[in-house]
This record gives sequence, structure tokens and C-alpha cells, in this order.
Amino acid sequence: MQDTPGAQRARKTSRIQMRNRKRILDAALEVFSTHGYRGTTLDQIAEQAGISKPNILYYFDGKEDIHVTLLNHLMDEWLAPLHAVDPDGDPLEEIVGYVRRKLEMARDLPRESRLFANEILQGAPRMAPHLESVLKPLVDDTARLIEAWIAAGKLAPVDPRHLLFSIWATTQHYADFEAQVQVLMGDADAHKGASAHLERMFRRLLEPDPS
Amino acid sequence: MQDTPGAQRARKTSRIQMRNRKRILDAALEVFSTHGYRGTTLDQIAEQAGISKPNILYYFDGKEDIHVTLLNHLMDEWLAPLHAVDPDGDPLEEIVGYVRRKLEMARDLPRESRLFANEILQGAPRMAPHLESVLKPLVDDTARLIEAWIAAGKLAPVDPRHLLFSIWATTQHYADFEAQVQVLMGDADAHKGASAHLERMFRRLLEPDPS
DNA sequence: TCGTATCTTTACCAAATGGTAAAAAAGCAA
DNA sequence: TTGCTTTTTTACCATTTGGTAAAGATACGA
Repeated sequence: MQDTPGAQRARKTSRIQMRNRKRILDAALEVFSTHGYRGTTLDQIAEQAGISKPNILYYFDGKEDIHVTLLNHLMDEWLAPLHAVDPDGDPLEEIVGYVRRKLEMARDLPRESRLFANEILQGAPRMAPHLESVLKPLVDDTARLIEAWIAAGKLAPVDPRHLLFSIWATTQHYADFEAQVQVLMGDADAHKGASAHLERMFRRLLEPDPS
Repeated sequence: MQDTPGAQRARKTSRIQMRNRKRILDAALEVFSTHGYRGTTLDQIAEQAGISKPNILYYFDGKEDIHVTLLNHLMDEWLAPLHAVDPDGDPLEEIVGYVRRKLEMARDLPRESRLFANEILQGAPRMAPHLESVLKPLVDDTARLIEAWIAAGKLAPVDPRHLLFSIWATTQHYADFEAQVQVLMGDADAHKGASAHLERMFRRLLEPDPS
């Protein structure tokens, strides 16, 4: 009787198991994020990981298992900046700081950004439950916080959810649409300009009017 | 000797040809925009169009031909709002009007938005030449126009390219990430709120400081 | 109505792809 | 070393998929 690691029934994960699962997930992130789910083949992942295809299927139950594991695994990392918003901090600085961290993530973790973009673009078929159970409560909380800040006169009035959409859209754009940005900006360092531009934009949007 | 329409050697396009090519392209837009290039099968397009697969290949040279045709065909439509920006109009109103039109397109033509998003996300493998030859010159022109407006004190200073990125990102977000917006906004009419939010945001960004 | 060109269907095929069975190899505790 | 478990490889397989050949049906001008 074989306890397959893929089925998560193994007593404890050996060192080899840890190493290989990590390798596979990293390779899969690379491939999934650039070709999408259907555009990715197990052979590509296998080559990228330097592990044979059947061996990959020894560690995971299948292509979909790898994809779902990646998605769920990276969700926390991806939402960390939103968790880091401090209710007791200065509202404007907290939001601007959030924008900056999101932009840094778009620069440093473009694969993760594209992985999520691909998934959402196709209707979030494998992530809908997670969006509902993890993202939504967090966004609801944040929206309440922003509304409180607005009510206290610390921020100009905005719809909190549309504000978040604008932040996500503008920052992730530099990762998700990199091919286009590249064509239009040439060799110029897009990130530096983007940072200044976005900080300015969200400051002007959110600075409360002197009353 | 057969003059296949797919090879564009037909003397003149018959009525049947027009109708069927249109049907196929519409079906293909539907499927490509939701499943991406690799995620789309000719069988899906065939079923959606109500035309048999071999018959589809009578009108187009292959899957890629359909995709490229769609992309090139829709590019003009997609860029129309940018062409409509009037150098002689009021700068702030021209930009805000552009934002509004882009948002309306995201609402009315979400399939086109997702088709392009899918393509760019994956590195624009089939659209890079078009980006370079069509989009880039147009963006360069618009950037010069915006810079002139800024120099004339009609707009607050911004990097024109990053401004365009922000406009594209925020407006297209409502089409491309609709699945997410849906989860987070529920039944609320996202478009109305988005319109007010974005108009406000770009006005505050671009209103020149009284000096 | 006839003949030709256009259009559509039927019946396939080769390659790619996700996945499996089972044997061989490698680790490892005793 | 021995014996058992874990890991990896080899050799496959069934399905899907983009695409083709060729016969059959249809439109259409003369």
C-alpha cells in the first residue's frame, strides 16, 4: 500500500518531498503565469522543474491540483500588503504606503500577479470559493475602515471599493501588461515613474479638502 | 483549382462569405475572450458559430488566422476613443471624456477588453508588431499633446504615459476583472459608482493648481 | 435548365497531452 | 548487509485537437 504524497496521506513530508514539491510549484508558477492554465502542459512544467512528468504526478494529483495549490498558497502572500494597513496609522500615509507596497510587488513578483490575472480573467473558475471566503471579508473590513477614516474627516470622500479597484488596477498593470508597457516606454525605468505618478495621484485623490 | 477565401484570393466576397466570416469572428471573440488562445478549441468556436469545423477552416487558414484577424480587426475600434481626443478642446474635459468613453467601452465591449488583456498578459505573441506600428505612434502623439497642455498650464504636471496607463488600467479593470468585481460588489451597479469615482480621481489629478 | 464555381459535410489522421502501470533505483533504519 | 519504504524511470494508453481529403450539396450566371 502506497501513501502517495499527492494525496496528502504521507505521515511526514521528507526533505526530498519538500524540495521537489517546491521545485515543481516554482516551475509551475513560471509556466502557468505566462501561458495560462490551458496553455500550460505538464511537459513544460516537467522540463522547467527538471523532473520527469510521471514523477511530478507522484507529488501532485494532476495538473489542476498543482494549479489550485499554487493559487491558494500564494493568496496570503498576495494579500499581505492589505493586511499590513494599520487602522491606527495616519490614513493618507497608510493608503499611500499600501499603494507603494503593491507596486513593489508588481515589480518583484510579476509571476504571481499574472497568475492571478489569468485566473480572474477567465472567470476565476478555480478560485471563486477563495475569493468569497478570504478576499471578500478582508475587503469588507478595509472598506469599513476607510469609511470610518472618511467620516472622521481624515480622507476625502471616496467609494472604498472603487478606491481599492483603482489601486489594484494601476499597480498590477505594470506586471500584467508589461509587454505593452515595454513597447510604449522603451528602456525607461517604468517603476520609478510609476511610483511617483501613483503616489501623486492617490494623494491628490484622498487629501481631505481644508474645511 | 480552388480559390479559398481563407487565403484571401477570392475575387469578391459573396454575401454568404460575409455572413459566415462575421459569424465565425463573433463566435471566436466570445470563446477566445473567455478561455484565451490556447484554452480555445476550434470545436468550441464551431459550436458557438453553428458552423462545422471543416467549414470554419474553409473560411480561415487556421486557429491562429482567426485570432490574428480578430486582434487586428478590433484594434481600430478599441483605439477609437483615443483618436477622438480633440487637441483643440478643453484639456481637462477631453481627458475626462476619454476616461468616460473608455469606461463605457469596458461595460459595452468586455469581450474585446478581455481578448486584448489575454493577449498582452501572455506577452503579446501575436500582436507585438501591431502594438509597435499602430499603438506606439498614437501614444507618442498623445503624449506630446498632453505635454503641450501641461506646458500651457492647462493641466497639472503628470507623466503622460503613466497617465494613460492609469486610465487604461482603471477602466479596463471593470471588464477584465469582472469576476472579482462581482464578488466584491454584489448586485450593486459597478459602472455607475466607477464612473463617478474615476471622473473624480482624474479631475483631482489633472486640475492645474491655481498659481 | 445546364454547367461551373462556391459552399458544406463526412470520414479521417497525426501530433500533443493528461495520465497510468509497473519495474527499477535509491534511501534508510535495524 | 538486510529488508522495507520512498522515489524515479520506462513504456504505455486514451482522448483531445488542429487540420485535411474528397465527395456531396447548393447557389448562380448564361
